[in-house]
Amino acid sequence: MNYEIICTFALVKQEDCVELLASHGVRPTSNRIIVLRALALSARPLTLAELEEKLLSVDKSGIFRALTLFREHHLVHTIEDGSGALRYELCHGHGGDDDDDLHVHFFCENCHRTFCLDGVSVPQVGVPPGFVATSASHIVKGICPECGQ
Amino acid sequence: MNYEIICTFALVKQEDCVELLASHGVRPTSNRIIVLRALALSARPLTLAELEEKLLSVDKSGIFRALTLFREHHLVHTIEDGSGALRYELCHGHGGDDDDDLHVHFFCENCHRTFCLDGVSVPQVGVPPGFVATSASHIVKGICPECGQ
DNA sequence: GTTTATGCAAATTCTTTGCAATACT
DNA sequence: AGTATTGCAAAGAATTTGCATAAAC
Repeated sequence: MNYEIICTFALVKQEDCVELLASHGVRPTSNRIIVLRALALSARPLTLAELEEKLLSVDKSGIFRALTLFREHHLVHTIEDGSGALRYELCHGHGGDDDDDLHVHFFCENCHRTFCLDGVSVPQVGVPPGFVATSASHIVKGICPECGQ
Repeated sequence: MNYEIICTFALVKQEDCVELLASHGVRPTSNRIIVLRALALSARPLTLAELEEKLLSVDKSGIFRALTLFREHHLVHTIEDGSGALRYELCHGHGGDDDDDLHVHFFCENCHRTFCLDGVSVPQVGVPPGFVATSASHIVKGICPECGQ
């Protein structure tokens, strides 16, 4: 089994970001490229506040509007890990335009960081008749390797 | 498979609530009994705001403090369904004092209600070496039977 | 020149706390 | 009396919006 932990994206180059934005129907403005790159370069999903701290040149509202737009265009999805703030993460886009990514997240109850476990895929569960499932999220909580020594 | 949808608790009677509180080391005050009963009588997990609306006689802060206490004593757990507000639900207490309940929640993207799917249990997923999992939550999103017609 | 995007400030929403008053033992 | 609980008011934290300016097409 592939136990890769870090979500790495090869979107270091600006032109790749531009392309990704355009291909999702988002006009690639300077702020949007900056926000997208920050997400792409991060190993972990980020909160709005964390992005704000990283991107001093872009206003909070601008970051927020970029993220909202990205979400609408299925470029980014959100995770709620219990920290109180929403976390944003690039969709790994398994081809389709599904809302949520199909991997599991791990929230460390000690250091309060959220990891994405790329190697672990979200198990499918059956829902009762009448319910129609479009996406699912699975969050495991516990202690991360660093905090466990 | 048991496809029961509604989480029903037979805690209609005040004395049962008193007993449950006491057995969890929580002094059964009037407010706490009221809050506990409201949760017990609800088919779905409730937000603080929803409880506030139901329980006009108890102040928001009182409800909040009761819920926090319940949570500390593993009487109640919380769910984040993407609605923006935390939802509180009675632990079904499978004997142990585990933090999270072991069933799946369903969030309807149309009516924004959260159901608990008692019949569906949270699948176990393996985590990479070094991670220690203590609990897990699984939320399915989509359309509920009522909204799907 | 019209539409789109941005920054600033502020409104909203949800959660949490300080403190005085009340109830319990 | 002394501790625990509650209500009221307000502080914090995070998200979201209005509006005037600036940029893009």
